[in-house]
Amino acid sequence: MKELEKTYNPGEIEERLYRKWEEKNYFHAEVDKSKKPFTIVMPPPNVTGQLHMGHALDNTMQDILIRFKRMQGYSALWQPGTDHAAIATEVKVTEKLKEEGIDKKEIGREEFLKHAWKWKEEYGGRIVNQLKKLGSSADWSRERFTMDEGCSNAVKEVFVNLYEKGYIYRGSRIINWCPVCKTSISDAEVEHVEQAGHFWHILYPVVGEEGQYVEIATTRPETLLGDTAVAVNPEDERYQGLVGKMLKLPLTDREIPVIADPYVDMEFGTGCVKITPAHDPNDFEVGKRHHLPEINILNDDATINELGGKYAGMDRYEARAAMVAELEAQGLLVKVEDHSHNVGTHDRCKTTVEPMIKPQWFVRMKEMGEAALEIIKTDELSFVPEQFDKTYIHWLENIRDWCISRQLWWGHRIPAWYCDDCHELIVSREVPTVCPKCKSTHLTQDEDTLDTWFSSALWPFSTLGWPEKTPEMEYFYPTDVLVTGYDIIFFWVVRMVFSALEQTGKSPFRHVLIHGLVRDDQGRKMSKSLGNGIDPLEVIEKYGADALRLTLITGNAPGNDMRFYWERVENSRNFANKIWNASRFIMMNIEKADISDVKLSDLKLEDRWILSKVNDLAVEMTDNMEKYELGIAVSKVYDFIWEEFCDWYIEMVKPRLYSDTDETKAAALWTLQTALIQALKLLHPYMPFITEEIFCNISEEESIMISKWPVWKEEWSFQQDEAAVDTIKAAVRAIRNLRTGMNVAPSKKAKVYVVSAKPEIQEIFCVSKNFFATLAYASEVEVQADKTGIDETAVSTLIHDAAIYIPLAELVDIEKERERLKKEQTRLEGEIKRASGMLSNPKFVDQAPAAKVEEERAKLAKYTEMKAQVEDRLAQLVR
RNA sequence: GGGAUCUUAGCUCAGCUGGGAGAGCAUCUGCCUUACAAGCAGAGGGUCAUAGGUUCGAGCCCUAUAGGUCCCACCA
Repeated sequence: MKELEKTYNPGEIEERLYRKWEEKNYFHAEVDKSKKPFTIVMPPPNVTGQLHMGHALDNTMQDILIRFKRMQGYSALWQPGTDHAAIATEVKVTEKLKEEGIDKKEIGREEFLKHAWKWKEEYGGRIVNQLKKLGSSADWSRERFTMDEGCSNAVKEVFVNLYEKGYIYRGSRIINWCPVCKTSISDAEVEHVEQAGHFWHILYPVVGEEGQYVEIATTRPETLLGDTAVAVNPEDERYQGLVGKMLKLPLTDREIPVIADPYVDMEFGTGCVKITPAHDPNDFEVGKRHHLPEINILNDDATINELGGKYAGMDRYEARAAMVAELEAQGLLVKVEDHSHNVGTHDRCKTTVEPMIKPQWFVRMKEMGEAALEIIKTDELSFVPEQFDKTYIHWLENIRDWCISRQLWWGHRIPAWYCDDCHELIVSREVPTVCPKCKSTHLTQDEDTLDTWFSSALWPFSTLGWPEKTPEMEYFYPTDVLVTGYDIIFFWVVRMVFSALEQTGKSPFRHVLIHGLVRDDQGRKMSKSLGNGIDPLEVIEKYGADALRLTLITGNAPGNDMRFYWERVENSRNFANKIWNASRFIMMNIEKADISDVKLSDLKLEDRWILSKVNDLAVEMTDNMEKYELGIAVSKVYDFIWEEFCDWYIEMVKPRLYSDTDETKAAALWTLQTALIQALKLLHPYMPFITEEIFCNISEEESIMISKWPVWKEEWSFQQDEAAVDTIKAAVRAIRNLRTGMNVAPSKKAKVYVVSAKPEIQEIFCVSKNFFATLAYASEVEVQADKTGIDETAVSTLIHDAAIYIPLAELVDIEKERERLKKEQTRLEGEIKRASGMLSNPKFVDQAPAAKVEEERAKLAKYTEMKAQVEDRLAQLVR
């Protein structure tokens, strides 16, 4: 066994071990009927993206679960891949071309796509390599891309299925238009941002009634050019006579009617609303009800089009200013009020979106939405934590049809063709050659591509080979858990659920484990513009992937945001170093004895104790991890390793290792090694690298990641010994406290007397004498039934069932000793009062669980006994 | 306007089905004890936002209030 370096240096080790795992093919999951499947599908990062803290958290959680299940013996598939990220990538490629002096429009669709694919080839591997640095044990041999052949086939299949079922339709409806990206976007991509604006009150003259006006108020006066009516509430008595009359639309030569519609809120503003069906979703609905003309006044870049008269060609805001000035000149502007309102912006580029009427493709959501609502009521699908059920339900209950067409080139082109001759629409999986209606061969494919989320909605099954009936689909689907952030429940989770239900008849995953955002140390969102983002790769570089992983998992509850502190990474690094050194210690000593035939019967009290502890730990952690309580689970193994194993067990065992004659040395070494290996296995999903490195140094096995997850063993359970060591620990703590309180230098050793009338307690101390030297600065330990031979000036302290005396004659201060005892007496009296208070309450005794009552009785007895001893000692001091 | 969530030690946060308040960092006091000073041993520090209620018993359940955060929403 080789000697380890003094501190843990992750860099070289991580690289070497990851290479080993890949070479050994450990990440690969096969269809294996002899095992149970466990599947996680990785949320595909943008193919040209870069790893950020959100990815690091998300993938760490998945890796923990997949490593855990793999060790438990499942055929654990972590299905990875990347997303083409339509808009994001198209924008990046367009910008890059622009830098090279190339205009997207000039080179055309085909040429542009060549550049885009080249870009994808160039940067596509980057994020995958970054995920590998994190230690991700995904099955890279199965890596997929949303635009690869299989996924593209799935997209076509679903599109055609939905079209044939009538769930996909093409229609001219009002959609959100981004004038910068020049594409339609879905409702989910519109972010409402509060902005300071104005309310312009404008007069519309009544036709034929000189001096009569209707006053309307608007936040977007430029849309006046597209007005085709003014609406009032039918109940509104103020305007009863007005309905049906015509108004002169200012700045134009058009006349528009006054109509009555219940949409109008009488209480708000003037009670009169200008109706612009082509540029407002509500007005669009009103327009439909009243068969109003729809006048689109905007070009795709949000300049005013030819219908805008003299404002044609102006930008929307330019036109607004010009029109307001003109209205004021004409005396039609009544007033301008400040008004703060929510403005719809495109979540990617933050541009204010313009509602516009355009022919687009839509997915009808009613039926599929209802199915998705039904499934959440069953246990086929549930969120962790549960509260996100409500988010999901609320969104689905208010869902509107999904606009899926995008005026982009990078993406899945819509499988629809139009006959150039008879305009017949053909939707088909294959490229059609002839129009079924007029037999023309002049067919043109629809120019649009699909929303990027249309293909990611199919990810859980398209990656497994669907629509083919693959063995993978049969075996690994539906998947077990989806791990993702709450920020994409609407975009992605919901859409995967209804797509999967419709296409496969099953929920795509059993659980959705939701995590929050990783924020900076001030609680702000990490963002490029703020420059406050912390690069996970930098953290890995400085402290190692294990330290980053532990930091991200520790101390945060599912669904909650967390703050990132370097100090916390340091703490994680320190923990890694702690394990490293504990292992180093064991390896330095392991040669001292032959441990090959140590039997359980050879073990001493403390050996049985730590073995029993690690046995319990396996049960608890497994339980926590099954419930996705990763933070709780890892804190348990953290505490076990640092406190129980390092601070107590190793220290207890040192005298045995250092002695030349101790015959129990082998037992101690065997236990050290065995308990460490168990703990390493339990820790492995969280800190894969360091656990593997140590494991390979102290175990004969090939790799910890394919070793067996610890399970509870009857023969390792020593509950009585656990209690016994608790007594020892209490005694040691009491002695340390006593000495610290008296400022005794650690270098000053002293004899320790343990006095207990109980033989079983005496026994515990008798077998534990040896480690009081290292733990409690004892020069010698004497265990006896009474105080015979103990100097009255010895200082004393009490634990349950025993009194401890230390002769420190020259240091004893009787007055201080008495004070200390009095304090202890008061404390015990308080405890007794509390316990007896509870027990004297008949309702408690009657109604509380019997075990709880028994517990309190035992406490009462214990404290009463301790109090008697304290008083005894006090009386002794008075003499 | 609707909904969710949070308020626990100086800071950042845990706290599972209600049964004697925890961690990390920070602070203070001792220790360079031959695995580890990236360490060891100890200490201080909390009326668990406020007010009611349910219960033998509430940080945890219910109601209200205050403050913070987030999401959704077509008041022009």
